[in-house]
Amino acid sequence: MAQKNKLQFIILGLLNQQPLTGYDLTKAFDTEIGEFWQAQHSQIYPQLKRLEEQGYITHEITISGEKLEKKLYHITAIGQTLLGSWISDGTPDLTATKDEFILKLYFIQTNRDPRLKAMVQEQLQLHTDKLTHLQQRLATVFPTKASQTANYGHYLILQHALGREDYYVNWLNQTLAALPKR
Amino acid sequence: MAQKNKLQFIILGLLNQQPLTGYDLTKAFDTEIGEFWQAQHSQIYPQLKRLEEQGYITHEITISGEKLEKKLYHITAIGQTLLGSWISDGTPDLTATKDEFILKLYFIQTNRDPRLKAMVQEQLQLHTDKLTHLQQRLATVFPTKASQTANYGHYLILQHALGREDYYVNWLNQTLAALPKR
DNA sequence: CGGCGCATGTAAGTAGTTACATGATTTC
DNA sequence: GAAATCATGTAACTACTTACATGCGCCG
Repeated sequence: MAQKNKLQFIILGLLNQQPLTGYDLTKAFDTEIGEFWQAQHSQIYPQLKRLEEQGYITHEITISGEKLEKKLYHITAIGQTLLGSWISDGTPDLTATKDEFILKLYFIQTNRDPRLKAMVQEQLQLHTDKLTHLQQRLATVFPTKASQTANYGHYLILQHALGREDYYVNWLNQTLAALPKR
Repeated sequence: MAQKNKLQFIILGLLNQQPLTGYDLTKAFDTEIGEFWQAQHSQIYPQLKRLEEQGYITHEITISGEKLEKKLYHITAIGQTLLGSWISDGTPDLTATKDEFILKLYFIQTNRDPRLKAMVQEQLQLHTDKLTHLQQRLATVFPTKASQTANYGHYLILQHALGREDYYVNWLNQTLAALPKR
């Protein structure tokens, strides 16, 4: 068995909230879910086909305008069962963070390496931008206490991502400050 | 062009420190570098072949015992150039963290979901264990101030991983504490 | 001399990215 | 009527995982 196919569960999870087209799902990966998972439409459409063959989803065709056909996918009862068991099953495998910057750092031998400062500064800029972006998203998507409990999981992970980014920025600042002056 | 092949740079980086066999490299992914990158020998051997064809590394054959041949790989001058330019080049793409637990959380609707508590507790256990492991590794590999500056990049990333794990554990504890009592 | 670790490879399959391809609808 | 966006698919390729396959060396 190769790596567990997580994309199928994401699709089931999204369809469990409301029926969507392949295009809608693709967009979801650009916005909402894009913070922590990516997929292109070329991966989504074949996956939808497979899920339907296996009976986890069905589709109905709706017509937009004159003749543009849209496939609106729905989750089935056994699809909901599969989704439920994935969520309930343990998650014993911790993710390896494949961070290219961290990888490069590993090969830096001394704190006098002339490349270090610029490298850290670049990452500081990038992660500060991301932090700002996440702060704005949290404020936009969950403006009130009530909205937080309404979609609790989504709130949790956004807030988690924000905290993680905050740590990263702080660490970069500390690392930069600790570099030798000349 | 598909995703940038980072494995080749890791191999070059390791060979830049000392000549190694494919087997040695494989082991490095189980220990040292395994905190933040994984690769199996089935991926490493073909990559070594390609790097040699392209002239970035060479190998010499050494005999162990009676007739067991070992290929000891060395980095070449152009291999060092390639490694250097990879490190110097910008790293503008932030890694998406594909964390399966976080993914599952996204689909939890309310903070009264009966599965939440057990899910968070399982992760708390796993991440606490990893934190402990990282603390031990940092203490083992870098026991003195002097040892930290000797292999600065390695020290930085271990210390970064430790801080990240520490944040994760704290966040899980807070999340657990914030769950409704009944 | 048996078992574990050293040592190197290939094969088959899944996951994921980039590119190719087509056409309809809406908006300006 | 042009451009952006909606909408769906396939093809080709790279990355990565799991399994298959083989043989030597060392230690007890």
